[in-house]
Amino acid sequence: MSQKPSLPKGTRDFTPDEMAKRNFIFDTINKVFKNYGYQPIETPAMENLSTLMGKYGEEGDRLLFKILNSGDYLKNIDQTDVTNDNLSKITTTISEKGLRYDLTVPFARYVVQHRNEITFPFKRYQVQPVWRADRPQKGRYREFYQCDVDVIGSDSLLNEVELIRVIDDIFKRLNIDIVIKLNNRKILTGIAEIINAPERLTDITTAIDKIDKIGVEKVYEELRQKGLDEDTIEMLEPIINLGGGNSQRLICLKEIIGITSAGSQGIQEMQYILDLTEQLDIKAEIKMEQALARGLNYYTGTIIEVLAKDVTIGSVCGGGRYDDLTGVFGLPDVSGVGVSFGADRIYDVLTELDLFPEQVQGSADVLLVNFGEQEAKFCLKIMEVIQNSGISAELYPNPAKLKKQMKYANQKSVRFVILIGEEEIKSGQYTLKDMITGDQMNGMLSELINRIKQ
RNA sequence: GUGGAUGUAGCUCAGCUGGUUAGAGCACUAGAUUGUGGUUCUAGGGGUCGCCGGUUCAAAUCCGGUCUUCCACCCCA
Repeated sequence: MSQKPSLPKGTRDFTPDEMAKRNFIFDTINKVFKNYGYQPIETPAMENLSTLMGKYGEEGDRLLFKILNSGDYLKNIDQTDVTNDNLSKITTTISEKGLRYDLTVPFARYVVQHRNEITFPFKRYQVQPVWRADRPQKGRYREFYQCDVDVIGSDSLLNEVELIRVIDDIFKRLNIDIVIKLNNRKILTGIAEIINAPERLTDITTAIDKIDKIGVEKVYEELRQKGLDEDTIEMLEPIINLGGGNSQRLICLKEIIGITSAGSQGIQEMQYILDLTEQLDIKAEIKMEQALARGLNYYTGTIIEVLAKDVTIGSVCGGGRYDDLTGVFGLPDVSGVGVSFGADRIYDVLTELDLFPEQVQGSADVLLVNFGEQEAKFCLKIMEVIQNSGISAELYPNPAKLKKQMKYANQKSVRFVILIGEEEIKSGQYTLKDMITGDQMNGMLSELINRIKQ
C-alpha cells in the first residue's frame, strides 16, 4: 500500500537549486569566519537532556525536542506519576536525550570537556542545524541552521568590535543592508536598580523592547498590567523616550543611571565599542538601543541584534557576551562573546530582495552528447581531459534523441554542449554549442577548452 | 502554549446559494522537426477536491474533528 508522503511540521526539503543558493550563503559566512582566525568544530545533533534543560528558561525547555529512550522506556515509570499527570517527572524517566536547541550551550559543554586541549582565547565557529518545537510561521522553522562564532576565554571588548566587523563583512558580501543594534545588559541592570525594582528587570525590558512595534502608550499600559506603580513608570519615562543619536543617548543615560555601578560600567563599555567602530570602515548602521533585551538569560554584557533593512522578518543575527556560561558545567569565570547568524532567514531575505547572484547555479559547465555506444566511449576520454582542465563536465548516460539531450542541458542551465558523433571522431574537429548565445563552433579539443574558459 | 485564517492536478488558481463523467494557465510526455534546446502548433498523461466522520436522495460545496501552511501573541535565527 502506498502512503501519501509528508514532512514533519516546520521542516523542509531543499532542491538542487535551493542548495546552490544556500551554499552560497554558507560559503561566504564560512570564508569570513576563517578569515578572522576562527576555527570550526562540530557537536552531535543530540545532547543529554541534562545538558540542555534549564539553560533557556522555562519557555526554552518547552521548545526542546526530546528523544524517547530506546528499549523498554516504560519500565521505570511510576504509575502514581501517570495518574497524577506528573509530566515533568515522566518526561525525565522516558527521555534522557534531546535535539540541540542552539549551538552556544553545546559549545559551552564542549569547552568544559576539552578544556585541557584548548588554547585560550578560543575562537571557534560552528555551522549546524538546530531544532525547536516552536509553532512555525514565516522565517520561523522547527529545523534551521545557525552559524555561530564565539570567542571564549577573553573579556576584551576588542572581541565585540571584531564580531561587529565580522557581521558587517558578511552582510556586505551578501549585499544586504543591515542595522546592528547594540545594548548592554549592565545598562539594563542599572535601569532596574535606579527605579528600585531589580527583580522586575525582565518585565520592564520586554515591555520597553516593544516600543517600535506597539507604541509608547501600549508600553505604559503593559507596564501597569505587570504591576509596576505609577511612580516607577514615571521614572522610566526618560529612558523609554530616549531618542537621538548614539552619543546623545549615552549622555542622557549617564545622567540617569550613571550613579549605579552596573549602569556606569555598561555605559563605559558601550562607549568604548562605539568609539572603536566609528574609526573603522563599517558600512552597517550601528545603533545603540537601550530597549534591546534579548531573552536568553545568560547574557551579562554586550547584547547584539542584527536586522535586515527593507524586510520584515525577525533578526538575521544575534548574540552577546556571557560571563559564566561554562559555570554550570563546572568551569567558572570564563568569559565569552559570540553571535549567531540565521542562514535560513538570510536565505529568505535574499529571496525577498532578489539579491542572489546569477552565478550561483550548481550545474556542470559542459554536457557531452551521447550519440551511441562507440561515441560515448570516445567521449569518456574527452571528458577526462575537459575535467582535468578544471571545467566541470557530464556525459548524457543514454543515447537519447539529440533534442532530448539538448533540452536536458537547457533545463539544467548547462552553458555548453559538445557534440561528438561519427564525423567529429574522424576529423578530430568537435562541435561546441553555447546554449546562451546559440553560437556554434568547430575545432580541436584544446580550442574548445580555451573558448569555454573565456 | 493562546487567538484567527487557509488547504482543489507538480505549481498558481477557477468551480455562484449542495445536483450528472471537477476545469484553466504554467509545467510534464509525445509528434510536427530521423544531428540541435529556449519560440510556435497538435495530441496526451495526471486529481480518493488535505484527512476522518456527520447531515442529505445527492457534498469539492453544509457541520464537527484532525493535520498542514500562513498571520497575530509568546518567544526567537
